[in-house]
Amino acid sequence: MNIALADCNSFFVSCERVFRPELRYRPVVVLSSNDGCIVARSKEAKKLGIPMGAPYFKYKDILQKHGVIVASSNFPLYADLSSRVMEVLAEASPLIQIYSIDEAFFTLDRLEEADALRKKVLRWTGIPVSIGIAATKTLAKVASHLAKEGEEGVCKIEKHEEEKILSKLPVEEIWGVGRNTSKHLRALGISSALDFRRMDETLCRREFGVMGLRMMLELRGEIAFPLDEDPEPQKGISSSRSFGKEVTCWEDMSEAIAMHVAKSAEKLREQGSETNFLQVYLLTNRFHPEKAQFSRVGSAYLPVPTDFTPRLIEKAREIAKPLFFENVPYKKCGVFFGNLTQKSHSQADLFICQARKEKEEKLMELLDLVRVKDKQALYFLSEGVKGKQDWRMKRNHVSPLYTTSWDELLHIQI
DNA sequence: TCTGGGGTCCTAGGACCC
DNA sequence: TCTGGGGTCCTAGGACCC
Repeated sequence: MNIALADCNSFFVSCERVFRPELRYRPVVVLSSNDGCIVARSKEAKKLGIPMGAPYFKYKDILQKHGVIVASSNFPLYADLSSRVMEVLAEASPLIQIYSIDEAFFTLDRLEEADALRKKVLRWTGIPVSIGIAATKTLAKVASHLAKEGEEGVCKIEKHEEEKILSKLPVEEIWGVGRNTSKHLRALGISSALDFRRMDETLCRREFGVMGLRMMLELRGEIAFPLDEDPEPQKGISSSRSFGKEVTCWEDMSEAIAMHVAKSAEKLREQGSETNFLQVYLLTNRFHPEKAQFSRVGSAYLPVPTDFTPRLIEKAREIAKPLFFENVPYKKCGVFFGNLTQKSHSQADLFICQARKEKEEKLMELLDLVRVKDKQALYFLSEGVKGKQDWRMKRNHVSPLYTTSWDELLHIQI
């Protein structure tokens, strides 16, 4: 059985295009939070030479000159469309691993099936995907890249074609080879994926560790990264964000921290985990090294693991308070929950009243339930009043929440 | 003026144990 | 001359991914 990789084409851009068809065939970019960096580019925008991850302000003029359409990122919309795409893919294969917001590995053999699936995803969700099929995940990645380059949108690498295709692939483009590894490989005279595939095993292990060895085996068509159908729950959960404008007073900082805690705690409950380790950090703008830099981290353990937001907010503020200095221009803050444990195996605590615990649980259940329908409807006052938090991120080109908010449904005029 | 955010896995070295 | 040996656990940092 072969492994297939379905990869959405310019995913965030494609999501914007679903509801704004006038953006098709035009250069479009999507920005990261705070309109900071360019994180997605349409084919047309790539052709203009706009690099991935570039700071927006440096390219503003070029984008304007070429009439590139700019969109702020709208994550709730992308997450919703992603789950719709994954649903369609899951129907096609009994074994599927959702790898990221826009990619999934699954088992599939025939090119015709891949083509039918690609068309189905496009018809049902409006999102174009490319599908690559090969013997391993690493080779399927290569195949999906070829699929994107070609017109068909699908590609299968047969056993006998592997060497020929890999000979044309620079090592930089192998999945798992980054800046450092590629430099290291080239220093050893290994410049193509085929060279890597033919590398001596002992040398490979010595120079690049077990990860290097696995990559090499995968290039040879031997599975070293198996399909992992239901991955373990996350080991840590974090939430952080740059501020829309600098924060200098404790009230604003405290609101932002509470917001990050509430967000992370929601994720925590979603995967059925609890935490007993909290970390909070505050930083100034690292891009202005000439100005005074502040960067402080604080952490604390809780006596008993919990997923109860109010307790976590209280603790996080306790950690943050001594780290904070008035009138320092903070740019960013964040929280991290570690030591996650599954709630189902949690230890009973002698010192917590069971009745109270049940009440707390009911409260969080209700909160989460309401927020599934409307994120604005219920939140903690310590996060600040919505609409009055001027530390909130900047999003000057944001599209409506077409699929996740009743107030922002698409209007059609007849 | 303006520079993202959230993850994973591996490794080396230190602390500690017997 | 010659300064145990083997194991575990934890942590920080590196590298990479999307």
